Amino acid sequence: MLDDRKLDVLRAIVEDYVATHEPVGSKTLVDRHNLGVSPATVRNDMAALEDEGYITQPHTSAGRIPTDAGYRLFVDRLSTVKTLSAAEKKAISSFLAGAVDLDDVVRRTVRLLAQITRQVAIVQYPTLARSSVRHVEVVTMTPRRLLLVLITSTGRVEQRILETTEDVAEQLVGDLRSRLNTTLTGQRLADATTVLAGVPDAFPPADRSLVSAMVTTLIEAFTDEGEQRVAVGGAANLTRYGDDFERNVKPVLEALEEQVILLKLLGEATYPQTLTVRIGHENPYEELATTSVVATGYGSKSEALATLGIVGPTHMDYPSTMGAVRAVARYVSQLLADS
Amino acid sequence: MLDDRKLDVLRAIVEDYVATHEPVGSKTLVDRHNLGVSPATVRNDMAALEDEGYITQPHTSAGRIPTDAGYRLFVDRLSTVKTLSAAEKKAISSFLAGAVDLDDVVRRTVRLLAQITRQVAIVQYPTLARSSVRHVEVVTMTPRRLLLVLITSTGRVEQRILETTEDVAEQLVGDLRSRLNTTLTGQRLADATTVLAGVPDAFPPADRSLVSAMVTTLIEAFTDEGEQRVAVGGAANLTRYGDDFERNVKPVLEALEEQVILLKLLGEATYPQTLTVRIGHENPYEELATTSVVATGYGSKSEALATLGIVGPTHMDYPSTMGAVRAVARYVSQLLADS
DNA sequence: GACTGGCACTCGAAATCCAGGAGTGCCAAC
DNA sequence: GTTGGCACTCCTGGATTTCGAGTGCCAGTC
Repeated sequence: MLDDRKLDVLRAIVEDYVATHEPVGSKTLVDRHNLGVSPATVRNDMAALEDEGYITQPHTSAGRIPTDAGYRLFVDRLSTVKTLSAAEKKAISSFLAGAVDLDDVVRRTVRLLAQITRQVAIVQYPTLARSSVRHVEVVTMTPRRLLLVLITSTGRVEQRILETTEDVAEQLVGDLRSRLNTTLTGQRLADATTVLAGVPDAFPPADRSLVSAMVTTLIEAFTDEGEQRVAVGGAANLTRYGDDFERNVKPVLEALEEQVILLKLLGEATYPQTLTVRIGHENPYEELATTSVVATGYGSKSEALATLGIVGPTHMDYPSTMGAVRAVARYVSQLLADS
Repeated sequence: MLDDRKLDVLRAIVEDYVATHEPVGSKTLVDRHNLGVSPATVRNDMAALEDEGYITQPHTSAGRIPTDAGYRLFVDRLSTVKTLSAAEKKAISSFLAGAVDLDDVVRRTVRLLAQITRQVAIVQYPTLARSSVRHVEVVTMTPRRLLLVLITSTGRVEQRILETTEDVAEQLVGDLRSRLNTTLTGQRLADATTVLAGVPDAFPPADRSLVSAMVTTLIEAFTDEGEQRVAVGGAANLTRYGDDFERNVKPVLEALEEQVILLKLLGEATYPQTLTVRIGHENPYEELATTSVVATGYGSKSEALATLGIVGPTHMDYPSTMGAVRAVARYVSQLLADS
């Protein structure tokens, strides 16, 4: 049904439309790409492509634009992910290398991603579940207020405030600190919950209610899904979306405000090196039917810690964007693996 | 030069223009506000106001719109800050009360502010300089990599990674931890720098290079101006700016990407309860000449910890916005004072 | 059978034109 | 000082027209 030339035509249409953002007609197509055939032939092919649902016309007697299905075919079969130039790679790694802590890594990554893709970038903070406990700290703020600080192997720091009904002796705080550290350090967060359960029993009955309150708070911190956070950047790139402000820009801006939606957009963390591309209506969030998401997991070699990606108009430059996302994910993973 | 009625006219013009976003003419003005005079009289007054530079016409034979000077006069002399309803106050305090830690307070505040003002909200994280040290923690991540964690009285947690050229003995880490805590705990961060200077001398010469590296890192963390961070929210409210996308929305989005610019916009932390209003060209950032900033400090009674505020179009509802900003600042201050 | 040139047709975008009307400034009268 | 009246300005919105890129189809060619 679709011979090679028709696919060539589709590829040309996508590339042209991405470059110009204007419906592309048969004549301009043969002018710009050397397809070796006449406009009339291209028109026949276009009619076929339209029948198959890969392209469409905004109105009769206008050029064609790719449909979501067209882009899908393009990324699946008609394009290869572009690799970055050596200079760009250099720039990425040196920019990331300057980070002082995990938060800074995330901030820099989101900025970098926004800059090189010229799209809106989203980076999820590494999840707690897959990392392990490096250290637990208990600090007395006031006699009735304790601060729990949890430091994970990925360098992430979680804090929780615990209010008590009675004054807490400094002695007990010290005991707790050492007990928690000996039982927790090195444990994966996923396992920590079960390990913690037994801790209160090791303390005298008088202290148990406090200890179990603390254990509860810690478990909360370990398992808190709501605490899955993301950073966004490059919102200014929305300006380049085109003119249909209300339809293209507003929904994206609104989505960016909602962590939950962003997490859903990024999707499950895929194994590193596997790119997820969701085009237009393929998105789980229907208001963003005119935008695409390119995402991938990052983290250690074997399993993903979290996800990062970009959102942009469906008519984006997929090969370059995918290359950039993949490259950034790679460098961040490497950086985190070294830590 | 400007009698009471002329000021009434100016007030009416501002209020009308803010409500409708359309140039307001003499006839509609007397229709909507009962000024007790005829359109012709109003026209004379308008001519005078225009001579004085408080209003202007977009083109001949159109209504008038306020100039920046007009808004300035309005906020200074013609309006009173609106207080919130009891229900709104209730909502604010209960929403803020749910915060689990300092970061969460800031996130909730920015969200709240954006929601009730329906503008873009900016909240600066409490500065380190005016708080004191609660605790310092040193954690070994790998033999050659230490993690320094600094916990301040405001609940803020700063982390720094320190790379060393040689392996560090666990013994030394313990010594350092206790030494740092005894010397630093309770110190104001502003003073901490001087106190720290003497620490290396207390250690044997062999360890001194490491200790001073650590001290340097800590001092950096204490004084790091670059680390002054801000949170933004409500970017989706930019949609309501009107249609001149390129001129109104783009520069704001770009400014939001730059922490430095945002900090400059918020300005010096004013004493709490004092509102700063910068209208149009009064802004330090010339690209935002069509937007206004309403900001105020928050923190303890006597001195401001940091600044929060909103940016919006010059034609905003100043009395309500100012009231909302002031109220939110008040509640956050209260919350932080309790901690 | 596939490709091509030719041609009539379609239809949106941009330019042009044309009221309609809101608003103004000015003046004479109260 | 205020007001009604009036001529004038000029933007806004709708209707009309033109222009041209693009299409589909058909007959002819290789």
